[in-house]
Amino acid sequence: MKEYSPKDIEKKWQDIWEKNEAFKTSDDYTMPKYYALVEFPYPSGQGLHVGHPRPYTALDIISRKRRMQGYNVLFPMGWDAFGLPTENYAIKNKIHPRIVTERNVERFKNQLKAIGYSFDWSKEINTTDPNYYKWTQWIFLQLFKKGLAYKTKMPINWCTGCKVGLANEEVVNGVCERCGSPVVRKEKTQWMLKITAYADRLIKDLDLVDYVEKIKVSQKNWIGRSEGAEVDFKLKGLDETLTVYTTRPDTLFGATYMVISPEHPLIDKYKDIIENYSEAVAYREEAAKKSDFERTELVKEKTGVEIKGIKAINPVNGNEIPVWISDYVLMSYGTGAIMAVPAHDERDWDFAKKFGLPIIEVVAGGSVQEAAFTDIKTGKLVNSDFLNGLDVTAAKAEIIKFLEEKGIGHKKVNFKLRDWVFSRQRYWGEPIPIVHCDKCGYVPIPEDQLPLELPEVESYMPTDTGESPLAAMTDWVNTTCPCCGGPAKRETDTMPQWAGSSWYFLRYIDPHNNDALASKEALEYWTPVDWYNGGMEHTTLHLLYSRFWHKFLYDLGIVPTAEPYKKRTSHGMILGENGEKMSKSRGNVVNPDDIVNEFGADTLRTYEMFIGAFDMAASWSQNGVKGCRRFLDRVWKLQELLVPGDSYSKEFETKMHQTIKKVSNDYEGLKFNTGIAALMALLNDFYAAKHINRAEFKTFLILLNPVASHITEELWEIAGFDGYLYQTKWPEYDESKTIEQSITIAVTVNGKVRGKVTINLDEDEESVKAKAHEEAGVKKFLEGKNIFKEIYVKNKILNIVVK
RNA sequence: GCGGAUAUGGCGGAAUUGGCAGACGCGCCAGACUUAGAAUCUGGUUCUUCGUGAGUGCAGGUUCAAGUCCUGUUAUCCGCACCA
Repeated sequence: MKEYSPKDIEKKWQDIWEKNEAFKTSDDYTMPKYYALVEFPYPSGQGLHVGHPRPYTALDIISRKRRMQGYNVLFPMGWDAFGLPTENYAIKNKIHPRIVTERNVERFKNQLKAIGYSFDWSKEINTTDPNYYKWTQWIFLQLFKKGLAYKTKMPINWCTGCKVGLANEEVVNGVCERCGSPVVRKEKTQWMLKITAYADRLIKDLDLVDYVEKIKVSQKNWIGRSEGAEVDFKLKGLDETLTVYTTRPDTLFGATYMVISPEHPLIDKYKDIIENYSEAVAYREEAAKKSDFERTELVKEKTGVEIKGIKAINPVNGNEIPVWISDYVLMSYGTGAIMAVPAHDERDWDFAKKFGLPIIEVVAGGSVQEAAFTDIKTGKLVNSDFLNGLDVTAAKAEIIKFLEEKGIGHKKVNFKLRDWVFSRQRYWGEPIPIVHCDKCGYVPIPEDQLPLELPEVESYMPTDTGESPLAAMTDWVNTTCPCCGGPAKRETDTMPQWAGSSWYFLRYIDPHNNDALASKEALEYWTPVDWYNGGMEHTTLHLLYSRFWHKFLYDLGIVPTAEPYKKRTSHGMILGENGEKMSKSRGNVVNPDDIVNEFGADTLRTYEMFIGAFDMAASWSQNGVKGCRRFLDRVWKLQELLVPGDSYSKEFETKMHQTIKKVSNDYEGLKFNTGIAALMALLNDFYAAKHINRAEFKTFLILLNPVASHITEELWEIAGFDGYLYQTKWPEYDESKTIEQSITIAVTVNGKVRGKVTINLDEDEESVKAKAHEEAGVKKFLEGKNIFKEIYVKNKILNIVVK
C-alpha cells in the first residue's frame, strides 16, 4: 500500500477534473436545476483567509452531492474586484489598480483551485471587466430612465481619511468602516438610488422566501417601517405650517413644545423674524462639525436652542408652544420636525427636564414627573378632551379620524431606510454613464456606447476638494451632449462597490452574452438562486441592495422572479485559537495555504466542516486539524481491511442505511459536523470489526466524497471501482432497513436509570415489564417497595414509579 | 436603551417529538511497538466523600420523566442605536 500523500493526489485529481470539465454546468434545460451561490470574494492583497473556505466548502458539498443526485448544478465563482484597498495599494505603490487586481485574482484563484472546489470556472466573472460593468452601467441607466436614480445636494458622510463619501451603512461608530478615520458631514451633490420606493415590497416579499429567521428580522429592522401620522402645526402670526411626524398622535394634547432639526429650512426662511438667528446658525454649524460619532457619544446630554420670535399653535387645544432647535431631531427622517410630548417620550422628557419645559400627562399609569411613561398597553388617556378614557390604540384611531376630518393631518407610514447614496469620488469603480449638458441637464449615454470605460489617469489620488481623480482628466470629461450635440461634461463620480455585487448572480447564468445581461431562456431556467450562503455582515446591505435591483429588473420584465434568492443561510465566523477575531495585530491569523501544504486540502475541508455548528462562530484549533488528518489517514488505511462483497454484509446493513440517511440529511441541513461524526463512527466500527466489504467501502467513499473529494477519488481508483467517483450516483437508503430489530432500552426507577434490557422491536408491553423486573440492577430497587405506576414508551423507555 | 443569539466535561462540541446527558474530535492517563523519541495501535477518561451520591449559567415551577416546556434572573457575544 502506498503512503497517503495529499500533495500528489490532490494535484492529480484537480488536473483530471479540469481536463474532463467534470463540474461544467450543462446547457440541457430539461434537467432539474440547482443554483448554489456563495458570496464572491474581494480579491484583497492578503490572499485567501481561512474564513473563506467555510462557506465555500459547505456549498461545494451541497453541489457535489446534488450533481451525484442528477441535478444540473450551477456553482460559480467570481471577483468583486472594485474597491478602495486596491486603489489605496495602487496609489501607494504607483501601480495601476487593474494590474493589482489581476495579480490578486490570480493568487485567489490558485488558492481556491488548490482546495479543490467544484466551481464551473467557465462562468467566472469579474466586476472590473468592462464586459461585466457594461451591464452594471446599463442597469443604472434603466434606473435613471425610470426616475429611480437622481442627483441631489445633500449632507453626506465624508471620510476624512479616504476623502470619499460613504453610505450610512459604511459608517461604523462614527468612523469609516474601511480606514477608521473620523467621518464628518459635508454638503455635496450626489447620485442617489430611490430604494425607498421599494421599502414596502422589500418587507412584504420576505414572506416568499426561505431565509433563516434572524436574517428576515434584521432586514425588517433595517428598513424600519413605522406607522403613525403627520400633523400640521400653524405658526403664530405667520401663514406657515410646520408638519411633524409622530407614531403617537394619541398624545397630541400633551405636546408642550416642538423641535426642529438644525438643518431645517424654516430657520433660513424666517431669518428676519427669528430674534436669535445668529445663535441658531451657530448651533447648526456646531452640529455639522460634530462627527456622527460625537453625536451619538453625547446621547445622554441633550443640547438645543429655543427659536425666539416664533411660536407654534397646538391644533387640538390652541395652546401656544415654543419651537426649539436640537440635533436629536434628524432632518433625514420624517419631516425633520417633531412635536415633543415629554410625558410620554424619553428623549423629549430628557430635553424638557434640561430646559425646564412643562410636562403634561395625557396617558395615565406612570408618574411622569419621575420618568417618561411609554407603555402603550395599559394606559388610559387623560387631559385630552374627547380622547379621555380611551386606551392608546383606540385613541390613535380616534385622533387620526379627527385630524383627517379637519384636514390638519393624516395617517402616514415612515421608513428608517433612506435612499442609497450611489456616488463615490474615486477612480477604481464603474464610471456613471451620464453627461451633464447646460442645455439638456443630465443626459444618459446611449446604450450602444456602453461600456463607458475607465480612462487611464496619471494619478489615482483623491483630492481634498472632494472631486474624483477622473475630474482631472479634462480630455475625458469634456464631451458632446448625446441629446443636442453641444458641449457637455461627463460625470466624474464612480459607483460604489455594492453596485457590481447587486446583480452578479444573474451574470453567472450567461456570462459571455454580449446582447443582454443574460439570455431570457437562461434566466427562465436558472433563477431564482436555490441556495445562497454568505456572512451575517452582509445580511442587511448587500442582501437589501441586490433584492432591490432584482425587483427593479423584475418590474422591467427582465428577470422572471420577484425575489432573487429562494433560500439564504449564514455561516459563523472563524476566530483565532484564543477565541478572538483573527487579525494581523493580534497575531492569530491562520493562512489556508499553510494548512493545505502541511495537511492537505481534504484535511482543511474536513476540519472546517467539523469545527462546529455551521452558523456559529468557532475558534481555530491546530489540534483539531490534526485530528481530521488522522481521520483521513485511517480512511486511507481502510484498503487493508477490504474484503470482497457486492452487497452490504448482514453485520453492517442497518448501519449503512442509517448512515446514508444521516449523512444525506445532515449535509442538506448544514449539519456537517454531525454528518462527519457519523462517518467517523462508522469508520471506527469497521476498524473494530477488522473488515469492510467492497459494497460498504464504495458507499463510504461516496458519502465522504463531497467533503474530502481528492482522497475518496483516489481510493475509488485504487479499489478499481467503475469510472470516476464524481460521476457516480448518490446512494439511496431504505427506511425500513434503518430500523434495528433488537433494541436496548433503559429502565428507570423513579426517573433514574437503574438497568437496561434488550427487547425485540415492538415487543409486547407485558413481556418488556417482566424482563425489566428481573433485571438485576432494577430488581434491587424494587425490593420492599410497592409499584405505584409503570410508564412504558414503546421501544424507548420504561419508568417504574415506586413508593 | 432596542433587536437577535448563546451558556452542556480539561477543551471544540453532540443530544428529531420532553424519554439512557456527554455522540464525534482534541487533550490527558495506562499499555503495546521502539535503544529512545515521533508516528501508530489497544484500553480508559463528567465530577465524586464511590453511596440508594451529584450534575447541562443561576433561582423557582409543570411532569412518571426536563439540556429540551413555563416564570424570573445573571453573564457573554453580535447587530442597530436620538428613526419621534
